[in-house]
Amino acid sequence: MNIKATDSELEILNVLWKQGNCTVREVHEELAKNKDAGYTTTLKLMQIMHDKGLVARDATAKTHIYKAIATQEQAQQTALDKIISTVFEGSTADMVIQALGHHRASDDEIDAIKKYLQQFDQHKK
Amino acid sequence: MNIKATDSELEILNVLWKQGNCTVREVHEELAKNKDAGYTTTLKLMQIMHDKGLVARDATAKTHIYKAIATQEQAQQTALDKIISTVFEGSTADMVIQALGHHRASDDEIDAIKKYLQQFDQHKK
DNA sequence: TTTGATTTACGAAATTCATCGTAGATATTT
DNA sequence: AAATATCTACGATGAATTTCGTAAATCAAA
Repeated sequence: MNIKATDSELEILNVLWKQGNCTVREVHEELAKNKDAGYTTTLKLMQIMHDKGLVARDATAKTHIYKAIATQEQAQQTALDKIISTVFEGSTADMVIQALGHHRASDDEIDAIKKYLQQFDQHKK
Repeated sequence: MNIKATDSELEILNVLWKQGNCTVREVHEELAKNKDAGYTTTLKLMQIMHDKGLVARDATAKTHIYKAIATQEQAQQTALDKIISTVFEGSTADMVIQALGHHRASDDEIDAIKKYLQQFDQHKK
């Protein structure tokens, strides 16, 4: 039950994660803010996503209501798994260090990460 | 001068990064360990990569010698940029925490990351 | 030098993805 | 009820990707 969404499908999933249940039109309006595509394009993509099992829909009413099946966290995990294995030779640590080195995180973010790392200390012997 | 390699192209780049200069046959032999594809498939991919500017080649001899143009680090950066913006809403910190939470890093790796983070302290005021 | 092996170049087929037009069904408005 | 708007379904197209077969060139071996 893996998540293999294309880039366009991910854009749609992002809307669904943020807004919860949505009609095609709602998703389309949201996408239209940053993108220029026809309504039927969005519709078709969402129908394909339904076929693939990426979204669920309530089709009782004329206007169908869609929602994402996978959580954003699951998709994040899938994306991380992929790049760690394809460009980081399987090393999470390399990836993290590379990320912190080039995407300058704010002090607050760095503190958050440090705090997060401290929790591992307690499991050390 | 961005790196937009497909998954298959990335497999080839990985061989070139690891082994340096390579003939098509060398790359193909390496790929054949984990994959099952014809020699001409690898050749065609590498020719396309040359057209795209992903690899350089020395064609003076009959057997051409290929090398990656972008470094592995650049490709890592590109991959990170992409998933941070598409599935992590632009937050590097979220990505790092997600990665550390699910891909259990070893104690050594965690220490390496902590040490890496300490360097930021010195720039704090 | 003839044969056989290796390599490149080229083209074609199969697949996936993104895009959109049109038709038909359903709802809304006048 | 008739006209208008909205929505789904479906098919078609073009681009990109992956795959491989075949032909031609080059090299090595007999």
